[in-house]
Amino acid sequence: MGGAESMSRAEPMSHRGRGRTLGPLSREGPTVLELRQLKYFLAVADDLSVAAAARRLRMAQSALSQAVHKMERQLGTPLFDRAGGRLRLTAAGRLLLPEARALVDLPRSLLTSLP
Amino acid sequence: MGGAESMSRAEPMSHRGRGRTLGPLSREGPTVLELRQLKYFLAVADDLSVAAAARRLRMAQSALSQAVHKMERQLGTPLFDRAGGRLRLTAAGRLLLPEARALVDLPRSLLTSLP
DNA sequence: ACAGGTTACGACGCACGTAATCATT
DNA sequence: AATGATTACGTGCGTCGTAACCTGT
Repeated sequence: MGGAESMSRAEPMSHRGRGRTLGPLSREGPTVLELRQLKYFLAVADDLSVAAAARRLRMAQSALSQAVHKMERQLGTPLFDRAGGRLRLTAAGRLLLPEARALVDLPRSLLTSLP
Repeated sequence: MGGAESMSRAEPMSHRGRGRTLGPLSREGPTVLELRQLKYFLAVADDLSVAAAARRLRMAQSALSQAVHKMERQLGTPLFDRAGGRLRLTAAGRLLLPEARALVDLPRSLLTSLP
């Protein structure tokens, strides 16, 4: 009984407004990368090709392209240089690469160490 | 993407449904933890209270409760012992704690090191 | 009785697939 | 023209909020 009332209504959230629009603008703290995005970035950076990476990931290349673009928007920095129909890592991309690898591999080893 | 405005509204990030209507293959590895889940786990583990953590996270306690339960399902191991109306970390939970902290803090430092 | 955790249910919106278009060789 | 990146559009599924329920002190 008491539970329903005490939870009341939440407002300004730090992330996406899900169920109902809680606040007018959710502008708040820093947006944080998700592991899935980092995996996509790694796959594309590894092949320097969205198409090849999409095949490896078993997903449409449009979806992968969108994901990479979104990630760049979130970071506020391009990770790839698309000049000349070829993909090349930017300075920011090269900086992100080793960190992303470490970040992506951690949960895997973590899961295997659990019973 | 979801309409014309979805692209322009940048901010949230996360995972959700993958409208996978791909072929019968689509073999994916084991379900992997997302950073959002780890943040929730850390908040609950820190307060040893779903209600308090939910207030801090500005979200409903039911949503947080669901998220933690789902995470435990994914790991195949309970992270909290709910006996006696109190929350206590299980052995697996204690094992996960330091790793989760490292994992969650890494992207933050990564972002600040970018131009 | 109350505080807090869980279950039930509906809604909102992202991640993704398909299709069409643009760009480079 | 072909290969590949991007844009446009529709949508299934997951996440979260509200409400109701359950449990321990």
